[in-house]
Amino acid sequence: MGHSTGDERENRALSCDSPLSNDGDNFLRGSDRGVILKKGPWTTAEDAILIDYVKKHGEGNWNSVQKHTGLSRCGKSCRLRWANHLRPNLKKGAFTPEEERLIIELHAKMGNKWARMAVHLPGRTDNEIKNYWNTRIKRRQRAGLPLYPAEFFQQALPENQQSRNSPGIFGLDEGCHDSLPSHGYETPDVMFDSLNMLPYRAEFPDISASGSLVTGFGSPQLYTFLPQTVGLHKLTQEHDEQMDFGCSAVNGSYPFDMARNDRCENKMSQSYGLYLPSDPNHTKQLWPFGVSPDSHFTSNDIFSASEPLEGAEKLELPSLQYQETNSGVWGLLPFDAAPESLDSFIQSPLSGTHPSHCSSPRSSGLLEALLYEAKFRSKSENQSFDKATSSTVSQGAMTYCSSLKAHSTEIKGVDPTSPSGNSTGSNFNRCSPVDPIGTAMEEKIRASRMKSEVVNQRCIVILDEDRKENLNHLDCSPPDAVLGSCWLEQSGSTVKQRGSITEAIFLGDDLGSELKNMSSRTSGWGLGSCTWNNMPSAYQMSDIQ
DNA sequence: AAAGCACTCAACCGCGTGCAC
DNA sequence: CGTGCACGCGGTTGAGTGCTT
Repeated sequence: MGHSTGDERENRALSCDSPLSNDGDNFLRGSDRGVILKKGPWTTAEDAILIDYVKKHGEGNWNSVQKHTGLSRCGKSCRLRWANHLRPNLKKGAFTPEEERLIIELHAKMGNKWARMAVHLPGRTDNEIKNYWNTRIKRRQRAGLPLYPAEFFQQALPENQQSRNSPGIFGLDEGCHDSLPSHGYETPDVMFDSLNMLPYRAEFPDISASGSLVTGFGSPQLYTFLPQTVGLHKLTQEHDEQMDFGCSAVNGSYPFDMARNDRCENKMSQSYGLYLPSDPNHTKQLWPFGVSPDSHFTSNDIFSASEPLEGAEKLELPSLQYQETNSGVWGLLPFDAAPESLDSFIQSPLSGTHPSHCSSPRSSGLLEALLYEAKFRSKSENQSFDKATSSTVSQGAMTYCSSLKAHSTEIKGVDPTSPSGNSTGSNFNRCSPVDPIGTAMEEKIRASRMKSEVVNQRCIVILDEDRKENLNHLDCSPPDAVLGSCWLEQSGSTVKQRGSITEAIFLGDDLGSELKNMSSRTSGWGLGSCTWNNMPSAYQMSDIQ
């Protein structure tokens, strides 16, 4: 468009990092050298000067450009001009469909990591991609279209997954298919290479979404990590766009629809991330449920909810956030599901008592994980766990974590008659963070562990040995809920609490600020995040009474 | 034809990081 | 260890353009 090098606009002031004093509308004067630096569109003459300079001196040392060439541009501006417009092999023009597809994939994988995305798009700049993406978001938002085309997910699904779990792991219902998170954190590195998503490695969420998104949606981003419980070891993330939790596990849909649409009103959302502290660089491929690429799981394997997994050592833990559609309430999972219905939870829609605008035949990934683990634990009661040796703590491990946004006022609004609402209130009553790691809790854990059937699951155990003191300082009053996990060590047929959970997620009244403070103290990356030690397994607490 | 609006995108801004001193 | 600088990155701004009314 007409932003080339309009000389008529070339006199805007430029403020660079160097100390400058405004010398009028169009120039800034460098306080040290008295050099007037220009800002605004570049002229062809300036471009020529810069090109000539780079030819002679190479890239870098941008601040010396002005010194050597007399160009009235700060180094920052020079670098930007060169990188985005002047450097060779830049590809101009509209993105090709293939590039667009790649951008979608990369964004799903990386979030708003434009520079990293640009690496995969030769000739394209991060700025270009960023602009494209923001434009695309706005356009699709306006059109009420899903951010990620449904066909994209279908393509991303292996054949067997599509056939078995159509519409796929993302729960892309008709009209509820806008998902893949982008969320600013570079997180789940969901690999879409060759349209085969690989498990991701989670990194920290970049809480900030693109400005347009934040503004447009009126909510921060929301990220979701969902364990792929059926058929795939795939995870995905939510970011950049508000996730519609009306299409959530609570209502029998995947919490992936982050499209803004009228059916699923957006509410506050939050981003959380996960990573393995043992891998501070987050460079390792983390496989959900301990499934590694070279494990016995193949693309053709169905991740059976009835079969235990073994060999899990480092596990990428999903976090989940969702929101109840109508009330805008951040709730918990429908733990009240009867145990016999667990399978159906996985395979079929949730109870119709919860109106969903985006009903899906499947539950959220976390729900699936919960249900799966419950079932898994049940079935493996006398199998994998008992097979474990005393020193082996990784047998039959399956780990997940869920993160929920804490909004006390929203929590209050939970319909107590709804599964989520019920769980929210009752969870706390049964799982008070005041004594999150007490012996009683451990007993419950143990008892829960020994139950072969998961009945009336209430919450994931929240235990935080390291933070116990902190937690005890919290003045928690019901109805609050704590959601998190604890690591338990398996030793023979018994399971005992082993380590600490480094994070916990709290829901409920009076916890907000305290928890935020605590979270900031303890995690550095915010309430709701989960850090997992290299522990073998986490146990969901079921039937905490 | 003109005004208004939406869209696009180049460029700016602020911040974080790495490095040298 | 602190400071300053260079650089890179992501978010934001705002002018030009095109479309609609």
